[in-house]
Amino acid sequence: MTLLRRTEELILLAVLQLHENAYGVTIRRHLMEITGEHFSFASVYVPLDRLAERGYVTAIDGPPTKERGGRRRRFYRVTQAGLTALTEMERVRSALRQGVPQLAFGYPL
Amino acid sequence: MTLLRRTEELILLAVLQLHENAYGVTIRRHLMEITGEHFSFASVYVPLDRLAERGYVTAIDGPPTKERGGRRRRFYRVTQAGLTALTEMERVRSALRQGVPQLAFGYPL
DNA sequence: GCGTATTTCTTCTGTTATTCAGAAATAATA
DNA sequence: TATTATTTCTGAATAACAGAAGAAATACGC
Repeated sequence: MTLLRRTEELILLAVLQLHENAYGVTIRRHLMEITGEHFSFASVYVPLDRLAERGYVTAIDGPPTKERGGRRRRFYRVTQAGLTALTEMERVRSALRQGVPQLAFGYPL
Repeated sequence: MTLLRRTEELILLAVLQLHENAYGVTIRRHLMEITGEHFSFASVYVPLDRLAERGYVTAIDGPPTKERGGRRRRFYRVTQAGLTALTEMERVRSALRQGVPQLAFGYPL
């Protein structure tokens, strides 16, 4: 069970936050809005596939949308294993912050 | 100012925590102990160089050690820019955690 | 109603950057 | 000259990047 990479972690968090509305396009847009950085399509879809392969997310193809354009959306949900992986990352960072005054105050939770 | 990658972030945290004793070998060992995963030499030294180039750490070559063997150690310190980069990563993760009940409790700080 | 335009979303192609594994080189003391 | 601690190097695998192309649905003109 290898540590999550940065992109994988951010994608998991985005999927959780987007709740019922987490699919490739919204995940990518959400990450760009929150980070202020550009994400290519591949930088989202490739890690998503990897997360699905590893069982950190499940993917279900939704029905066609009512709106104009509309290829089917593939919706994602974070699994228990995905949550565990997120927690493990926090555990590691938390351990590395112990006893470091520079990170004690004014450091957002 | 691009987001830190996972390894870069962990290295910055390790350098802070190791305080006066942060050089390649100790940083690598510390990361292995805390994460429980293997880190190759290159996986520590290469990102360290990159962090130095970007001004997130400064490097100073120490004096020869008193012990038997001993090539000089190159000691690292985190700069203000490095701290800012760490804070930015926390800001992003914090923003992505807002309103996500799965991450509200039982989630280590 | 049929064909075509339009829209949304995902997949693919090629390139670059990062990480990995560990051997080799370097620089010090014994 | 042997030994030890540290860093550097080499070659390979993995991940990320940029954006064009493709696929799948609805809407529009006639």
